Amino acid sequence: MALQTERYEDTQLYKIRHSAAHVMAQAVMEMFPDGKVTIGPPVENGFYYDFDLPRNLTPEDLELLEKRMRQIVQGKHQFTKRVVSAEEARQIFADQPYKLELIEGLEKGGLDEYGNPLKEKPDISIYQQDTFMDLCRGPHVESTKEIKQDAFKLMTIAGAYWRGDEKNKMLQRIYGTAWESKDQLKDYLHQLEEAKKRDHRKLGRELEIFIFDDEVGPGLPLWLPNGGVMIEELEKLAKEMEEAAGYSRVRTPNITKEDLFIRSGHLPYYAESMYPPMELEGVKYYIKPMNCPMHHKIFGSKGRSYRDLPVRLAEYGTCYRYEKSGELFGLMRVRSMQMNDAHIYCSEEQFEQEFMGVIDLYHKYFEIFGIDKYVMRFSLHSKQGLGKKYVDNERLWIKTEDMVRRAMTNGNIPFVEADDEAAFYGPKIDVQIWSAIGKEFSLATNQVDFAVPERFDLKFTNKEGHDEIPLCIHRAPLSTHERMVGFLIEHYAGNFPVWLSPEQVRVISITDAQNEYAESIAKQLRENGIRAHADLSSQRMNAKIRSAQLMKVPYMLVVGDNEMQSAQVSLRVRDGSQQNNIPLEDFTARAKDKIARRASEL
RNA sequence: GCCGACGUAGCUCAAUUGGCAGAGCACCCGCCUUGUAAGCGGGAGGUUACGAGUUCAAUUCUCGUCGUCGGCUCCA
Repeated sequence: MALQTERYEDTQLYKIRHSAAHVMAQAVMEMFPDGKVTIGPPVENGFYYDFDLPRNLTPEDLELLEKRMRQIVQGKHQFTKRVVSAEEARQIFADQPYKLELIEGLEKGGLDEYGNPLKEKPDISIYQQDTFMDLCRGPHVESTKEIKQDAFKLMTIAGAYWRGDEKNKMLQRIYGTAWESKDQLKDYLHQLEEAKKRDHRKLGRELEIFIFDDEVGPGLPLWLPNGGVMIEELEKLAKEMEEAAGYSRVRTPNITKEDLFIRSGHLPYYAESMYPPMELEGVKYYIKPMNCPMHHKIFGSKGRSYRDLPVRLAEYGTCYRYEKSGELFGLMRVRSMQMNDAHIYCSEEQFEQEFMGVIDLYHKYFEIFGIDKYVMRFSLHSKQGLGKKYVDNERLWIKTEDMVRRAMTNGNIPFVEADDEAAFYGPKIDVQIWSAIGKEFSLATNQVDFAVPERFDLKFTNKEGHDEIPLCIHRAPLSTHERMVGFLIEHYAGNFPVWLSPEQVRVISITDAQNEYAESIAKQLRENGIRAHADLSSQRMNAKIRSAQLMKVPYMLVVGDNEMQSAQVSLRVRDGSQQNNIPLEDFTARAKDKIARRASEL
């Protein structure tokens, strides 16, 4: 059965949200007759509208605006469309400078309301409901009555730059959400509440995985023992997989002389994101924001033959990037990070196989973690960025982009193309994921570098005995520890599979009389490589179970007189299921099996 | 970095118009010895983020700094 999925732009919901934005603009303009309107499109889950207003909006304003919007929609006003000439549009919006700018863009036939180029010159249309008229291409609902007065809500006030450019004036943006019915709105608000519960910043503290400390500094996480365990497990996994895939492990220092980043070409592109240099005896040293240049040095440290290729150098490298303060976000965007980094040096003929080998590695990891909600984004250069954001060699850009596109197509891997998102040295495939609260991040990355090897004078001797410059693939399938753990906390909502759980077993004695027995069980488990400890506190058993449940420990072993007499244990699994009076060896075998297989089931 | 909101005990939150800072959980000490998500009692814990200012008096009002959150911009 082939269900045709309707484009969002064609749905009733889209029209409702777009129309709700206009109704909101009407309410805002009634409150601020001198205010300036800009644009107000539907977005995922709702809509926004940007205004330039004489004063800042307050939460109280939002309430008033929402109330007024309910009155307006109940007025059952028709939305009427009219196509006008540019001249007429200019007269209508004579006191609306942002609209005049938009009209000019439309008239010149270049730009849509977001400043993006349009293929053909559009009609200039205006929509009106009640007293409010807006420059708009639509579409809208027929009447405001289609916007149910109990199915929308104004959510938040935010700042946003005019046309998304930080050099422009900052406007005030109001976000709202709108649905077809009250129940849909209720469901959505409920979903938001649920999402907050799995926010890694909240769970990270509750499960004692990481903290931030004001005196240490923003974006510099301190990993608590539980986080330390998770990191160790991830590194173990990476090392196993990379060893099997033919990688060699290297280690490189955290600081280097400025010269290295001048040679790599990073400084002109990257200086703003780097911690400032330290200068000693007239030499500048930088903390490394990436490992690549050092791996290049290792590749270049001896003569290489085509027989040695591909050379795959891996390192969980610690890097520091000075992200701007407003960009920090829990573990997902930090200033210190440990990257699942590796660089693959290969010939052009080997490229496709190596590139797809990395994609294959992604898939293996995703299977282990059960990750299925992601998009592979193929990031391309842009012509206008050549020589600025991107290495100025259009021929090689197009060539390597074709190589990647061909590899992905041959491998049957679905992807979306994104212009103007590449690294400065080449195109890349990023794996895009979403945090619990809906922010988008690149988790893993797989990048082609056709530029930097040459700058480092990297070469190998080919079959004909001539020097050839290798291609370099930069890849980080497990992202950074920071982003990966942040993601996994949300992905599992803290309910980690056994192998990844900081504490795998908690042994719970029912009374003090079993404390010694409980401790001996925990010890035996630890001797079997299972992370276990006994809760010998004076709490009641129920309370001990509760605290183990709250810490999301996968296995609880309850031991009372019964179990002690028969030398057995009673198992309570995190999901609430129980198996009473089983031999310890049976449980140990089960746990060891799940851990060894990195099983997702408990 | 920009716009806005916020910052009270380890955590989650209180504190009427400026008038001696409070609770639950966690922690410590007792008692209880218990069968699958919180037993009872007691104790300790705060220069109200930091620094100035206004005031007889500031958690409360003003300014600055730092940090967090929601966005924008930017990104692994």
